[in-house]
Amino acid sequence: MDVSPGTLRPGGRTARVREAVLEATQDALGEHGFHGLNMDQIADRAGVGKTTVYRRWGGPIGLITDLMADLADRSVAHADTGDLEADLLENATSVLDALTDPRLGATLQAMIAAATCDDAAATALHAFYARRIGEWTHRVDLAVHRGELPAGTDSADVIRAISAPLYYRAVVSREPIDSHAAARAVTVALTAARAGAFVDDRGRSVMSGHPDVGPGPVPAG
Amino acid sequence: MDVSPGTLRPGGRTARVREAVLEATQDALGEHGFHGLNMDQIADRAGVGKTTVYRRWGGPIGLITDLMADLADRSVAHADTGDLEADLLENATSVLDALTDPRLGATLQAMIAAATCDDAAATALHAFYARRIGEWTHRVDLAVHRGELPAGTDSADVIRAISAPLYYRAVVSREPIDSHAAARAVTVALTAARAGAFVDDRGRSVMSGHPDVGPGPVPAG
DNA sequence: GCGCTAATGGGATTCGAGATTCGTTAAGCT
DNA sequence: AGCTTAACGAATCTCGAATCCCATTAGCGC
Repeated sequence: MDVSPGTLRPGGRTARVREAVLEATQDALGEHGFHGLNMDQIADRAGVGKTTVYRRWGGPIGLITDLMADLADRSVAHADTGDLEADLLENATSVLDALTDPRLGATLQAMIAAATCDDAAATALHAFYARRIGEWTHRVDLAVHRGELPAGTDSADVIRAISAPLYYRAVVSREPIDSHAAARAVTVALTAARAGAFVDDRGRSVMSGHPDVGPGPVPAG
Repeated sequence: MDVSPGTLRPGGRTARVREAVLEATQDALGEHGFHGLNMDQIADRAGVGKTTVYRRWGGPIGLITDLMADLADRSVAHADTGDLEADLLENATSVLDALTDPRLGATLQAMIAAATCDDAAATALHAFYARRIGEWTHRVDLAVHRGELPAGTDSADVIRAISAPLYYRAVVSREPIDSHAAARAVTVALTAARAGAFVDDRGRSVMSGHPDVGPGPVPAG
């Protein structure tokens, strides 16, 4: 998976080859899924020698890992609208769109599957989502500054709370996801955030119905 | 994956072989992960002929699929304590324990990975989690009847909301999970549930700050 | 434009997962 | 206990993915 081969000649052809191969990989993932990935076929589709694909990426997992890095680099920062609910809904919708898009959805699923098999892939996946989450926390932080959410709100966890139920349905429980599920995720996260459930006042439970809850963390683990 | 081969002679040896192979599969998953699954090695470890494993399960995915069915069958119903918060915390802790256990965690990861490659595995995974979710909804329903949660609360979605952030961190964003993450999940879900965020009063948004939100579902999709 | 060499490309080769064959064992039934 | 045959197991075969070899192409510095 030596993506910048000798660190000496990464321009021109090398870059074109990488682009063509990663493009072909996404196409193949959309059509046959992770398990159906065929290196030979990807090489053909990309108009590239099979040897080159094996040499540079080593195998399907290397391809997906590099694809993750590529997608992470393509990240774009969104301008905030000043309306937290609209921002979160936009986030939920973008996650929903990504997961339901045949090509991108299959790519995300493959990335997740690859991460369960390979440490480098897991690291790349972590970096990918760290970046994605980071793109949205700013809007939540602004809402905190505007006073819409309690001070100390863990903005990254609010964003995770939007994605989590959608990913849970898409990759874990394998239930259908739609705009209703996305709206529910926003409602839950926003309601909890307003109530201070994402504030990390360590030692004091936020659970309103049980103010006497002890200072210790959760039992067991 | 013909688990009950001829439906004629599933007793004695056949059952022992299945048990030994599934046991060996879980061991192998804990040690080498999904990608490192080696049918030959599993057969050796189970003290069974390689041919038998191929004939009955067809391949790694078939093994994992059968393993899911087996684990689903081993499900146990928990008695409710009458304390919703304690129930949810118990749920979160059991999920946390499962995901952090080397052997069981690897098995769950493998199940998720297999589902991204194969339709039968995806169906089995869906059935597995449908059952797991169903084991816990009863406690939430009781809380609704006790009046602790609003009538109409979607109990299955409350349970999903507990698991989702933990699975999200474990398999998607690849962030560490601990008892604090579990406690946070419970707090968020419980807070949102009490505020009625899991009530499906279609056409009226629950979002407290925006009572004028229109009746339509979420835009786009 | 020219030379150097990183990088690619086609094809032969290796290697192992998965399928096949056929003899052996033991479950189920009387 | 004895019979029938479902199910298992050892050895073997096959085919395609992964690797290797060497010729060819084209970045990059001058």
